[in-house]
Amino acid sequence: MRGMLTFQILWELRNGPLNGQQIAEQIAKRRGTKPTPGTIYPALKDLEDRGTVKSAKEGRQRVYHLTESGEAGYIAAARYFNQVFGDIAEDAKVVVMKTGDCSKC
Amino acid sequence: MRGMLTFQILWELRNGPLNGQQIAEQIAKRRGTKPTPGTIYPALKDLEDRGTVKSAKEGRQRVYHLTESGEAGYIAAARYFNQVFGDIAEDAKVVVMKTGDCSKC
DNA sequence: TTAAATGTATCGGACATCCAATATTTATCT
DNA sequence: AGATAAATATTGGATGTCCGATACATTTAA
Repeated sequence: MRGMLTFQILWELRNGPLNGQQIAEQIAKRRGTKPTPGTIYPALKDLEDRGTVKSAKEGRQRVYHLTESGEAGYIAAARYFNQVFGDIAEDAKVVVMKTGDCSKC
Repeated sequence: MRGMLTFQILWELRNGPLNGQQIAEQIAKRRGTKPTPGTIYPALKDLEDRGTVKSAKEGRQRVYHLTESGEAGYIAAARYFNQVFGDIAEDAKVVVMKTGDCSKC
């Protein structure tokens, strides 16, 4: 895995193409803050250079989608994420449960 | 959250004090590779500068433990982690389930 | 057809992560 | 005591993340 932002972008793209703004907005929903253009576009460019995503211009937008190698990359990244953070994620869920914000209790 | 390594260190310390080597070994179990001294000690120093952990020398070892503010910091970080990566972690688990390594199926 | 809005793109700089290499301190073994 | 090993610590450098500022392109509105 290159980094967490990159992984999040792959995750957002796994269910279909999105343009840069849409990706930034999806990530904003989770992080609370929206990645700025200086963050999101270099990351997308890097992913495209690596062949993980491809893009096509549509009017003033540029729409990104996972390539086949990008799909495989997401699978590998997800497996690694689970290995490193699986238990931590479980514990984090418990912490949230015990400290409020119990929308799922 | 400062960063993922930092968060992992807090997580390793939540169940009691550890020295630098022990922390590095615990992290190695998850990542597959052991953080080198040049990675782990600066991170610990930074955490101590921020008051998140405290340490005491015991012979040739230095044992680190979470401070009260460190405990609170872990709670906050865990909540944030869950907010940002909760769904991704769920999905990563499913991916692992579907692609082998089914020790828990 | 200008003007404004939307989306994309790049640049510079700050900080975090991370390793390789090297040095220092302290304990242990002979 | 002297050698060895274990743990800690620092330095230098590479890369990744991220923002603020600025600029460019395209579409829409006036």
